[in-house]
Amino acid sequence: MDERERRRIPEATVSRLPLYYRALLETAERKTTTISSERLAEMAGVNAAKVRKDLSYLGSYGTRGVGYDVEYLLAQISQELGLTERRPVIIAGVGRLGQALANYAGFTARGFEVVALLDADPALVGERVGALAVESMGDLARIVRERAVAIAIVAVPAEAAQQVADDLVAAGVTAILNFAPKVIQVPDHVTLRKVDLAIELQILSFYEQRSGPQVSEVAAPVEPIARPAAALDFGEAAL
Amino acid sequence: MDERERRRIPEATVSRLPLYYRALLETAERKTTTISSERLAEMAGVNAAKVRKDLSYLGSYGTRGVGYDVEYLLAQISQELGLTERRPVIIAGVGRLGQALANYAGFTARGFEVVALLDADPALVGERVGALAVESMGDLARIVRERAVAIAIVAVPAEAAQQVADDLVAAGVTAILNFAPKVIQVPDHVTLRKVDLAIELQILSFYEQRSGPQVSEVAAPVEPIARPAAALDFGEAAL
DNA sequence: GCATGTGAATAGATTCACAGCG
DNA sequence: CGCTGTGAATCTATTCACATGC
Repeated sequence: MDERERRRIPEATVSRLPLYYRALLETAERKTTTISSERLAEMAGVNAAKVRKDLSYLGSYGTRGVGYDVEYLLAQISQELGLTERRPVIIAGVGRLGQALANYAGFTARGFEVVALLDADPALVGERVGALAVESMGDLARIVRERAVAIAIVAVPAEAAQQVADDLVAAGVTAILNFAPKVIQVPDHVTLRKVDLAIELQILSFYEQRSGPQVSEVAAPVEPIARPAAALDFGEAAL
Repeated sequence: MDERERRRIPEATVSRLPLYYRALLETAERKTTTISSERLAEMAGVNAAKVRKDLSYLGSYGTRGVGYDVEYLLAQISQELGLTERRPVIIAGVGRLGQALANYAGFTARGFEVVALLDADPALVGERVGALAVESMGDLARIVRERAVAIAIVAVPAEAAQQVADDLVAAGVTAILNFAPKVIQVPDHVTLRKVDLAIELQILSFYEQRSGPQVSEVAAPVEPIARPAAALDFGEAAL
């Protein structure tokens, strides 16, 4: 395979690379030098064919009859994920979620470094959260520039999310991870991903309900009940 | 379409229903009674054809030339998602993330109610977090039974995740949302979803890196650098 | 012999484009 | 006439199954 023409990794594969990465880190810790697609699949919670296909997109660095070299594969994947050096990240919004994220050990362990916490609330500015002091949103542009930040986490209330995203983009951020329960728009050159905690629960709820209450009180065949008082409330308040 | 044979909603559709739900709640608040697929698509951040196809799986309750009745659609979707009544949820692991989740207003606003916080650490048991006191893991089975819990959130460290999941399943939980950065195994009758915060950042990092550093210091064509000291560390510690 | 790598087959999701109906 | 509903076309992802090469 041509060294320069192994680009264009399918989205589904990209979203699994971090899983392999994590599994490989674990494996490396145990001083195991080689791993089969089967074992890797088991650790990552997928199937072996998928692992092989996925890894083949990176350029196929396995050895037939043997498996993959753990260290080498780790290096390849870090390379792809842009984790060969520590990446500075800022967090906008220092509510409860923002604080939890600020202290989340997993980011650091995976090569990300939270280099600033920002909040619009003047009362919060100056407060310490972990090792960092909260800074003002007004200093955003300077901070992004000086600390070479490309990635930002948005953990502000839904109402503020779009404005904050606009500000981040204007400041030069090119990737946003949005935790606010709100769809936000960004220009094409900016990468956006979202995590909505309530949505995850709702999806779970769907499948849970399907599998039928285990205790089986299978009430009357679920009719489209006469419009349950639908809206619960919308104020999103505390992130 | 047959009232009984409109089952089997595609996974991709299920994962978008909560998006529509949110958009519809917003719309309902504005006292708007009707909405087009186009408008709904815009609010949910998808395209109109997708909205129509998705909604058609629920049984097609729109009116041609007009659009969808907001209240009615809301009722249909809550129905599907099992949100017609408040669903009790427990959180296992009261570290920083657990606490943030415990206080997350979005859950309540979407029909979930956190009815217990559990931790294995005796020092934490009895501590108040928001409106709840932390309870002991030892009381898990009783709590699940008495409070009719089907859904649990796992926010414990990676090392403890599998054990906690096993305990939850044994206690009768049938749906788990896992925040621990670890693949966990559950029996078939249990629904599992995962949210891995570091993984989301890694995926973002991949695409960010792709789009090329905006400031373009396009260094030497990225060679598979001589194996960067791959493993950073694995201890996952503080969730 | 054994586990990778990959074409070919299948399944699933998205998009198109227009018929159908209020 | 406008907007839904949906087959058909397309694109993407997964899985199969086996030739390939260490």
